[in-house]
Order: sequence, then structure tokens, then C-alpha cells
Amino acid sequence: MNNNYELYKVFYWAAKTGSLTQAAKALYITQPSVSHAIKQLEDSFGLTLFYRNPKGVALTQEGAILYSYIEQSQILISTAEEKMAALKNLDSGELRIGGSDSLFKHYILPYLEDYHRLYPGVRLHLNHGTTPEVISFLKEGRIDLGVVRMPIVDPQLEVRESLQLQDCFVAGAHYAELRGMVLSLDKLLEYPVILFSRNSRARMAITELFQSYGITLKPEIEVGSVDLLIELARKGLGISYVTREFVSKELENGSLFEIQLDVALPPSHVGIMTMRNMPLSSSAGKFIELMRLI
Amino acid sequence: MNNNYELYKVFYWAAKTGSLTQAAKALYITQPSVSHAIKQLEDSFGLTLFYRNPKGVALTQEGAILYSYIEQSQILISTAEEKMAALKNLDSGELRIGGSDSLFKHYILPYLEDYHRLYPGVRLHLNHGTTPEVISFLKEGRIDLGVVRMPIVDPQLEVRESLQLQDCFVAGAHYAELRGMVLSLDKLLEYPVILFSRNSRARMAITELFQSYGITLKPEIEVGSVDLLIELARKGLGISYVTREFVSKELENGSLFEIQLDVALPPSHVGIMTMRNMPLSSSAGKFIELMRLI
DNA sequence: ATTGTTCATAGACGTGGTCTATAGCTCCTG
DNA sequence: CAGGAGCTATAGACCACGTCTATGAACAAT
Repeated sequence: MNNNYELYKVFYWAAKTGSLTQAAKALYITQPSVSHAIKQLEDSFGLTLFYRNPKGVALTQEGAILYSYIEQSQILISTAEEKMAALKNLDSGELRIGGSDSLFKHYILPYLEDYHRLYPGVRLHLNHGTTPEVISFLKEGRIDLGVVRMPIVDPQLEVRESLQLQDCFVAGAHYAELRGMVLSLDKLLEYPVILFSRNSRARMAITELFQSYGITLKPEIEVGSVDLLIELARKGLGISYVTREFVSKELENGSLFEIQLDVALPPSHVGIMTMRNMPLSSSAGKFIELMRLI
Repeated sequence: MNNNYELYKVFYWAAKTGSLTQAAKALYITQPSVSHAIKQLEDSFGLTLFYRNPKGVALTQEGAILYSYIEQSQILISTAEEKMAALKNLDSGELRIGGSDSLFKHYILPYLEDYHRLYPGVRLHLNHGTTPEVISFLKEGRIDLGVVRMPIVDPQLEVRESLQLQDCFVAGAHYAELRGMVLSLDKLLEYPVILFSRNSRARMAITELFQSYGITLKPEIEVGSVDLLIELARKGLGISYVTREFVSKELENGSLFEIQLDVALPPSHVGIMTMRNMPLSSSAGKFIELMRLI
């Protein structure tokens, strides 16, 4: 009774077509093989499954009972195989990405659009959060990949550097007097500074930089959205510390200008983060491939 | 993608136990075999199905989707195998018998009782009808076996002679004067004769016998039930032509007595009839075996 | 009769699934 | 930190078993 499940495939086709010869054709094997397989099944059960007629075969009572189960089973397997093929060529499946809202909006979005156009069958899930939150999501298996600011030092994670960003201080028309000037850090602090919320990686980086010059950076305003940072600077409420690439539009149309400093601000890097030693889902793999390609 | 379904069995156990080693134990094969099988599946799909951890394996997104189908499929197969085993040792299944009411009542019933006691899981279906009807039932596959009067001459059918019966004429107290007398056929016909309905095999046989002596047998009363034949004879409405074995009780307690004739009435044979060249269901096979045994 | 179906049987062949042996890895423990 | 005990992956050998070809037997149709 310890059957080879392969026999059920043969049984299924024999019952379905009502002919061992037809079953053989469907399975691309010869009729004696089918005959032999059916015999094996019958012997293993100690039951006769088919009536053999000169014009084919017909299920016996017992065979019909077996078929009622095996038919369902085979249909499930076929469906599963189709599903797998669909997952393979990304006709279905899902892609779950973690990252910050600003990175989604200013960096990932165009890739997502391309990706969605190429693979409309793949459902997209975006989970926003801070860098440590995104790392948690990843480790919990709630996302396939995270897009965050480097550096990330975690042996469990594999990080691909994908983009270099340059943070800078920007101001609006209200501080037009500063346009073209080169400020020292001390001088800068005479103006109200607007920073992103405390637990962001960019905020930590700039705070450390000032610290290294012995200066304590204390913001006038603290917000949780990059859009607000930009908006507040434009309205003249202070000088915002933002990623230059994310305000390129405003810099171009002159609604914001960059404050020149007498020290170099360190560039920041964005990385695509995945679990090390864990295979990527094909949807995630294709997405990363697409990001590096463009 | 033309997969060996055997691989799904391995996949199922690997996913279920979360360990290739455990799956190997469940399947009574070695761990490298399991490893190899999973690899084959993954290669065939072009997808990774498991995360390999140092403490076992876990399904990937894609693997989990596959599992949702395969699990159902495997459960169906297991259920089917259990069902087959149950059918084999007659814990389930059905037995469909065709025959006349009188044969059921007087001949088959005791065997049915034994059978039901031995295999209470087998559902019994009794289909009553005349001999030609029973033959039709059999050929249409509505019954597994028929119990009818012989002779049956049909190349499609296989008939096992199972019982010899002796028909005879019986009367009740009203005709007590005939007790011990030996009657000629002519003399018999001076009394009202009660026969079974025209289309029965027993009726045809006795009509032919009279015909062979140049006598036309015309019954006074014609009924469709053996019980009625007996009852009418007991009430004195005439002389009934019945199967002696079916009135043994009445002959013993004296409510009926057999009319002696000066010619021998031919014995009739009961046969168990099945389709030739068609395998018996195990339930039917066991029943026939039981009938011959006792 | 002849031809064309069907399934069953016999025997040969060769692939592929299973095995053993071993390595690499991580985690735990003394 | 070394050693042991898990786990899975890999390599290579072997032989069972599933497939094949060839043929037979039974039946249906022409």
C-alpha cells in the first residue's frame, strides 16, 4: 500500500479518458506502461479498479470511489503548477517593500511605476517606517526588501548600495540675504533650523557632524515629513536640512536655494537591504534587478 | 515542469515537518534523497521553495503558496487510500442484489443476515424484479449480482447454480379429501388452481409441462406474491403451485399438505448470476463466497 | 475472412532515485 | 574556545523499477 503517487496520475488519465491507450498518449508513455501502472495500483489495493472492455475501460464501483478523490487531488496539483508558473514569470505574486515615506516618494516611486507596468499581476505592498522599524519588518518576514539610509551594520542583512544622496541646508525667499554667502556652522545656528524627527538616520548624522565640531545642534522646529521640511523652508519659517536630490524641483524654480557652508557635509547613501542567506522571492529579485538597470 | 508527482509527497512532508531530516524519516528514505527531491522541484519551477536554516527549513512565499495546494491534494490521496483499505476489508462499500421477493424472503435473507453481521459497514441494496428485469439491472450495472431461477442462457452472464428447489401443488384443510391421494393432471384441473403471475419463470415451466401432456393449464386465480399463493391455499380458495421449500413451515404444521401427482414435476434451480468477464466488487465476491460456504 | 481496435504479457534496457560518505554551517555546552 | 550535535548540501556509485519493443488475445466492424 506504500504507493508511488505517480501511479495516481496514470489512474487519473485512464479514468478520465476511459482508455488506457488514450491515457498513454496524454502522458507521453506507451500503453503497456499504463497497463502495468494500473495493475500495480490494483494489486496494491487488492481491488479491481477498471472493467476492461474491448473498446476501452470503465471504472468499477471501487474505481469510481477512488476517482472521486484522485480527480480533486490531480486538479489541485495542476492548479498549483499553473500558479507556480504564474509566480515564476511574475503574472502573480506580491512584492513587499519597506522604507521611509520620503524615499518612497522621491526615489522608489518611478521604479515602482515601471515595475507595475511590466508586471501588473504582482501586488505591491509598501510599508513605511523608520530604519530600525524597516529592519524589524525584514527580520519578521513582513517585507521582501527595505530601502533605507546607510550605513547598516547587521550581519543578518545584505545591503546593496544603490544611490548617493547629498543632504544640505536650504532656505526660501525670506532669507534671500544668504544666497551666495558661505556660512560657518556657528553662523548658521543664528537662524532657526528645521530638522527631521529625532529618530531618523539623517538627523543623527548631522547631529554627530556638528558634535564633531563641538557644536550642539538644536532645531527650532522638528517635523516628521520631508514634504513639511520643504514647505516650512519655502514659507520662510527657517532653514531646513533636506536631501538635495529631493528638492531639485524647488532649487530649479528658485523657490528654495542651497545654503553654502564652509565645511563639507558628508554624503549619505541609500541601500537596498535584504536578508542575508535567504533566497529572494522572484518578484523582489526582479525589482532589484530593475533598480540597478536603470 | 513535467514533474514526477512523487516529489510533491516529499515536498509535503518537508513543509509539514519543517525539516528535511524529519521528512526523510517519515518517508523512510535518507535525508540526501529529500534534499535532492526538493532541489528538483525548485529547479523545475525556477523558484525557491524553502529557506534553509541551520535548524531546519521554512517555506518561502512561493513555497507557502505551493503548500496550500499540495496539502489539500495529499490529504485527498491519504483519504482515498484509507477508503480503499476500508473497501478492501469491507468496512465500507455496498452490495446490490437483484432477485424476486420470494427468493429474497425464503432463500437470500439468512445469508444477508450473516453477511450484515460480518460486514456491518457494507450498505445493502435489494432490487426486486422478474428474471428479465433482474438481467436488465445487471447489464445496466445497477446491481452486482442477481439471484434468479435457471436456466439462464445468455453469453454475457455467468451463472452459478446454487440451490435446487422442487415446485409442487399444495392445498389446505378445505381439500383434506385429497390428502394421501395420487392425482392425475386431468383430475387436478377439476379443482381451482392458483398460479403465480404469467411472466414468472416458474409459471412458464409448469404451463409447458402441462402442454407436453396435451393439457392446457388455466388458473382460477393468478397472484403476484408467493405469500398470497400460500395464504389463498390455506384459506381453501384453491390449489396453489408453490416451491416446496418455501412452504416447509406450513407443510410441517399441517396447515398445508402436498398434492401427490402421477407425474414427476421437474425440479427448478436457482442460480447466482453475474456479468461474465467483469470483475466482481469485493463486497459481491465475499457474499457469493459466503453463500457457497454455508 | 480481414482489418483495426482494444488491453495483457514477456523480457530487455537504461535512467533516475536512493544510498553512503563527507563537508560546511550554526548553535549549544563544558 | 574547542568539541559535539544538530541541520542541509554535495559527490559518486549502484541497482531497482519504470519504460520500452514485440507480441498475443479478444472483440467489433467491414
